[in-house]
Formats: sequence, C-alpha cells, structure tokens
Amino acid sequence: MTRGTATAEARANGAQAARQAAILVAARTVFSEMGYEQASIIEIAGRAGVAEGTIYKYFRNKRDLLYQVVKDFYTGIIEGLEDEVHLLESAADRLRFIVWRHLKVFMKDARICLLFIREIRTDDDYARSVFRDLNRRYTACLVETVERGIATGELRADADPHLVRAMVYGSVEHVAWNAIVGGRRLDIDAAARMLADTLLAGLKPPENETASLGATVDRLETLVARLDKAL
Amino acid sequence: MTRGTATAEARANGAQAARQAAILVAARTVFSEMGYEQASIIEIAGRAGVAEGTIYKYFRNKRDLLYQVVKDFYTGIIEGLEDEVHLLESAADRLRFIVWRHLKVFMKDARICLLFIREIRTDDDYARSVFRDLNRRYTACLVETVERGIATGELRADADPHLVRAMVYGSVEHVAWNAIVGGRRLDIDAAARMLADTLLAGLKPPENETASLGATVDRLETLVARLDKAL
DNA sequence: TCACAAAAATGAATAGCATTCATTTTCGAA
DNA sequence: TTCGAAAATGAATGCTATTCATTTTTGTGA
Repeated sequence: MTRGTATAEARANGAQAARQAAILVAARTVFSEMGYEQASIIEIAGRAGVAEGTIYKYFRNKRDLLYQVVKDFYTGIIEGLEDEVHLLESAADRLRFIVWRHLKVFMKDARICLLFIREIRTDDDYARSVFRDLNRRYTACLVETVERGIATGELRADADPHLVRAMVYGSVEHVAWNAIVGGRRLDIDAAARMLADTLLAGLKPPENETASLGATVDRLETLVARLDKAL
Repeated sequence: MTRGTATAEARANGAQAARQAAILVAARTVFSEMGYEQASIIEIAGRAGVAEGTIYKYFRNKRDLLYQVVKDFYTGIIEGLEDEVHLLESAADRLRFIVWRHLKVFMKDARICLLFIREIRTDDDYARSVFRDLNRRYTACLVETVERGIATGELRADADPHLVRAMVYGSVEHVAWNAIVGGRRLDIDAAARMLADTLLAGLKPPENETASLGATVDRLETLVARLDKAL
C-alpha cells in the first residue's frame, strides 16, 4: 500500500518534474529570443505544450518563471567555475582565467546575461534576492584570489579586493557589451589577455628593485670615488 | 496680418512648449520614482495636469516619452563635461576627473542612470538610436585623453583607448552600483582616486629607468673591478 | 464685442496581456 | 470498472497603453 503509493507518487512527481522542465526550457528560449516584456505567457505555454493556466500551477507568476530560468543558468555557471579555478596556482593565472571565462560566458550566452542585467540586477529588491547570494558566490572566487595574491606579495598590499572585483566584472561586461552592440566579432582570448594584463599591471606591487638598484649604485659610486682618490 | 499670425503662433508655441515641458518634468519624476514598467501614463498625465490623450499629442508613445526624458538628462551631463574637462592638462588629471565626475553623476542621479542602463542601453536597437551617438560623444572625451596620453608618452604606447574606455566606465558603474545596492554611503572622492590610480598604474609606460640603472651598475662594476685590480 | 474655423485637449472605447478560478480531464487505488 | 483526488484547462477579469470621435479653446476678422 505504502509501496504502491510511493511508486505512484514517484511517477507522478516524475511527470510533474518533466512538465516543469519543459516549461523552463520553453521559457528560457522565449525570454532569450524576445526579452522579458515582449515574451508572453501564451507563447511560452504553447511552446511547452501546456495551457496558460498550467504555468501558474508551477510558477507564482511571469517574473518567478524568469527568476527560475536565470537562477538555473547562473547556478550552472558557478558550479563550472568552482570546478575549474582551483586548478590554478598563482593569483595572476587565476585572475586571467576568471576574466577569460566571464567574457566567454557573457559572449556565448549574451541574451540570458542581458536578462540578468536588465531584469534582475537592476530590480529594486535585488539586494534581498537569491541572486545577491549567487553573485556573492560567483565573485567570491575573484575576491579570494586577490586576497591570497596580497598575502603572498604577488599583488600590492593596498589593493582593495572589492574595488578589484568591480573593475574586473565591470570591465569585462563593458567590453562584451560593446562587441555585442557593435555587432563585431570579438577575439575573446586576446581581449581577455589585454584586460587581465592591464589590470595586473595596476595591481603589481611597487618595484623596490629600483630602490635597491639605486642603493647599489650609490654604494658603488662611493667605492669608485674612494678607489679613484687612492690611485 | 502675417505679423499677427506670427505672434499668435509664437504664443501658441510658447504654451505648447510649456505643456511639453510640464509633461517631461512629470515623466522624469514618475519614471525615476517607479521605474518604466510601473509608471503609468495616467499617473504622469495627472501630475502634469493634462489628460491621458494629451500625452500622445506630444509624444509618440510611452517609450518615446522615456527617451526624451533620458535624452534631455544625458545631453545636460555631456555639455557640463565638455565645459569642464578641457581645463585640465595632463592625461592623468583628465582621467582622474572623468572617473570622479562619472561616479558623482551616477551616485547623484542613480535612478535615471538606471533607466538608461535598464531600458535603453540594453534595448535591441540601441545601436541605431540617438543614444549611441550621445554615448559616443560622452566617452569621446576619455578616448581622446587616452590617445593624447599615448602620443605624449604619458601612457604606455600599447594601451587600447577602447579597452580603457570599457574599463573606466565599466568599473565606475560597478562601484556605484555596488554602493547603491548595498545601501552603503560611498566616499566618492576616495573611490574615484583609488580607481583612477589603479587604472593609471596599469597604463603607465614600462619604466626603463630600471634598464638604464642596470646599465650604470654594469659600467660601475667593471670600473671598480678594474680599479680594484690596479691597486 | 462677437462669430467662426482651426487647433488642441479630452476621456470613453479598444485591444492586448497577466492572472484567476470554475469546470473538465486525467490518474491511480480498490 | 468506478470513484475521488489531483492536475490541467481556457474563458472571464482587471489593468493599462493607445486610439479617436467629440468637446473645448484659441485667435482672427468684421
């Protein structure tokens, strides 16, 4: 009895899960193609093969549906990043990789990244949404990289990890967006390298090689002068 | 006769201009307070003291009204910038000023800047809109600064002005947006200085002081060795 | 000052879309 | 095969941008 009910429920849950997944796939397609405003529930329902009302059995409203779509996408991106970044050692390599990967994701899935910027990050209660946490987790990687880089002396001690975060993600997004708007093809590898290198140049600890060289020169000058006089 | 008609028209035009201005003021307030979606034409009409239909005599539709509001705002910002920036000489000073001013505008008029990001820059035909030109004009200032800086040797020769543009505006907007979302007060002067200094550090020409010092050291070492042997 | 035609303003009517909910269909246990 | 619960449906509702037939205002000439 319990057994029968359990398998029945499992089957039912499976069917529901499949339906929910179909709606999410349709929604992702339609939102990506037409943007949030232009997308209509009828269109999404049609592509998912369900009636309008059914959507509301699975999602509170249109915006909730968008949130699920973007949340699933974002979660996938974060998990991939966490798997990959720990393989790299130096702060410079990690930063280069993070820049490259963010740029790549942004260019590849521009439409969905755009939905995030337009509909979620600029929403009045973004600060209290799951997306705030997802963003924290996504960028934690870079913040930790910078902190470690400072600790090991690879990066200048007065670098502010949160400022660096703003610079990295802000720069990458502007570069990507310019390319998308301009309809230009972007050499992702080259752009990422230039960006990362410029950022790293700004974060390099001030060379005291110069100072020590100067000291050596002074020492030698004195020595030469003395020897010269001695001759 | 012609005279009479002319003044009559002038008066009429004056009245129409005043009405249009009233609608624009109301629209700016309502759009800023509630965002584009939430703002309703009835609300805007009410605050401007006209009927709904009247709005459509002056503006093609709701979006056109938004565009006029943002365009007027943006134009004012650009004119102010052009007046001010030419007073500064060095590329470093100009870049510092541009960063500071962009950050300041963004923090002061966050709601309207947000409308720009959310409703205009991410619009599918932004590339063919007046806003593309306005943005070009706004950022031309920085691009020219970087080009001049490269020409005078103040900035490294291999800096890409368009990459620098993406870095400057991307970074500033991320910094501003983090502060706004986090509800934190932002020390604009300090943040602008840090940002500009980090950017400038990355754009500084590679020091060949080190190389020349090295050469001097080599010369001295040889000399000392010779003198030493001579003694 | 008045009459009148052209211009401007009005707000009721229209249309499109998110959301709700009374009804119908499906499903699984007995 | 039957029945009750769960799921799905799509017509009805309500909200808002936009239109347009009607009303009001404006300026001119007598």
